[in-house]
Amino acid sequence: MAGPTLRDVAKRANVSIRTVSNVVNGYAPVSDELRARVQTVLDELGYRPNLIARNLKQGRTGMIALVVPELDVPYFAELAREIITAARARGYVVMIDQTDGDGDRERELLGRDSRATLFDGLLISPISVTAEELRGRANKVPIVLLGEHIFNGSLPHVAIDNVAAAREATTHLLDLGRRRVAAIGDQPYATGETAQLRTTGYRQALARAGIEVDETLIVSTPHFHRRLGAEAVQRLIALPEPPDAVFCYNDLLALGAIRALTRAGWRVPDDVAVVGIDDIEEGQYSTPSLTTVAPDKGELARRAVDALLETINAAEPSGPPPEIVVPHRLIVRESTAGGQPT
Amino acid sequence: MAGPTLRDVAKRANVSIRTVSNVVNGYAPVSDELRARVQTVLDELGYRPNLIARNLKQGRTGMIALVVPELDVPYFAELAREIITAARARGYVVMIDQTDGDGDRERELLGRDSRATLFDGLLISPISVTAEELRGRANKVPIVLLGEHIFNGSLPHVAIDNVAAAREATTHLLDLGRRRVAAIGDQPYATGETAQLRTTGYRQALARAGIEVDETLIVSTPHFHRRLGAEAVQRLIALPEPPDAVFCYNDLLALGAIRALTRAGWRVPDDVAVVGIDDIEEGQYSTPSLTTVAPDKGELARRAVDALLETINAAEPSGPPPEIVVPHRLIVRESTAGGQPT
DNA sequence: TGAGGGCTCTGCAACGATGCAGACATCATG
DNA sequence: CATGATGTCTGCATCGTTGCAGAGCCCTCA
Repeated sequence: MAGPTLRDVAKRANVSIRTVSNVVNGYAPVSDELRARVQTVLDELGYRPNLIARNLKQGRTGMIALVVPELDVPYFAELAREIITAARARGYVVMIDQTDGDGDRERELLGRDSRATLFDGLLISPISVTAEELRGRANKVPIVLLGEHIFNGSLPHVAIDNVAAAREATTHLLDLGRRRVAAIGDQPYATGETAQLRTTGYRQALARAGIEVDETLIVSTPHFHRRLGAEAVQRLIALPEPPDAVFCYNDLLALGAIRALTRAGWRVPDDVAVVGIDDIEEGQYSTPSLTTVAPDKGELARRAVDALLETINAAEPSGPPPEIVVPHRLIVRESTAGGQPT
Repeated sequence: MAGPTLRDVAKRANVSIRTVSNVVNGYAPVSDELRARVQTVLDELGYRPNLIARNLKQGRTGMIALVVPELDVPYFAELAREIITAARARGYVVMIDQTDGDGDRERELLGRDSRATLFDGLLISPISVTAEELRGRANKVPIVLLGEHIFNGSLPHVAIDNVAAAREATTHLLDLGRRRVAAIGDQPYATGETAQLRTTGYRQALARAGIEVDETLIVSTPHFHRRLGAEAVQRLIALPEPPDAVFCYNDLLALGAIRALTRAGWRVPDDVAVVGIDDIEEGQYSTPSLTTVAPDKGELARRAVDALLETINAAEPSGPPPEIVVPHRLIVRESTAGGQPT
């Protein structure tokens, strides 16, 4: 079962364990002759270092954990991909867990019996746990928050400028001449901070255009899945004065909205223009393809991993935790332009 | 930085390290009084067991690795989700890595310097590494193969019956009265075994219907992404006798195909019916929604994890490695039925 | 009374690796 | 030739935990 250890190799090569270790790691000087002899035995036995033992001795594991609500949500899948890539480039591997948006699950991950001690740090995209809980529970494990919640600055945080992103998306719709722009995805309660920021951006855009907000056009959704986008649109088009454009707080809502509009016989973008946020790949291939605000996911991942590794390597916390803002840009596709394929 | 250890707690509570350990684990009998006293100190210091040390002592980590080509491919994201869930139910956490279909990357994961020793086992969905390589390299790490490649039985393997799945999908198209059924996704080379099985099923269906195979209707693609599905369709509809149905070897190809058909002004399913394999969520919301063959992903994940844990826990290999076949079923949606939304 | 048996609790060794200090041999230098 | 500097190699202690064997102690029962 278990592979050969340094001791096995040392015995067979008639050298000390320490010398074998030196050969394996290339640390201390070893004569070429001896090195060759030890290497031969290493190969013969097929030695592989036991990383658990190494980790115990060195106090770090080279593993970080990524905690997302649902891995099969395209945005998180794409983000996870980038994070794994960024982590690997820095010599780390990534353990992934899902919370299903369950606050208890999130807390459990930080609790006494969790495996948090297996990881050098934690990247978490929290849904319902609050910053205070995070800080209180896990003051030992380095944490970086991902793309959700703007907290009170108690923990490092990486995200796009949600207010600006929402404002730009809404402004784009207004620039098309649309005047009844709906918003789908508000979450007017404690843990819906990202959604609220997007609502703020939406209101800003309307205000700048001198348009009064029609509160009936703002639809709340408890989460951001396709079905809720479809349901929200069905309600909106049943209004006496239906919208001529819809700003959805993420691409899944938008794709659900497009689906419902199409089925109801409304043309997108002719009758209703639709824009989302996230730039998931699916939106490039939907019919019509989806205009969206694209966060720079690669940059987001790199900045997040870098921030986490800094926290890990910093002996003492220095200064306030960074609030990192990642660039985004509007990508116009058929759902608002009716133009060329992309 | 580092949290308190058993030793710290023991010193403070004036008991032996072993007793603290017993309290933490509830192993040996400890008097209620002493237990309470130790527990108090545990809470005071906020003790958390160092899982690395525990793992070293116990020789297992409670972690398994999942290796997929691309995590942002919806099928793999959905599968990963199920695997994480299944693993958690059994007390395991999951590290995920991506190979980007790069055989060298796959081999690297199994090579000397990999972190394979950190994991109790490996679930791998191989693209270009062969079974022989897997077996030779990693005879120490328990491995279960996922959903790709039917090897010569050298390693445990979990997948659907690809021949049957393809046959049923094709037969469904024939039952609609279609006679020129194209196939997109063949991979007539060494590592395209899954694709070849699907081609076999396609041919079987045509043969049973007494239809001769038109080889120009079988389009090969090096991988299974949307873009290639779109490109393949563009070639097919340019044929003198274009197809009236397309069987795509996965849903992404199918969605790309639908997109290209729609843009070219062809109606789906009226002009061309389309069917895929995988049942990714996106296919439920596409326009039109996608008929597909759905593998039971939950079952696939559970069987895979169970098989892996069995391999891990079995002292000696017993009998030939299992070939586990997971059920699948055809789900008819608009892309072949033109019927009700789903 | 004293042997035997439970119940608690403890100390030692070990998992497999690395950090550190030093042993030993060799070599250059004055 | 003595000295110190270098270059190789080794042994011990240690990371934090658990397995194992056994030490006390109290109680029971002949």
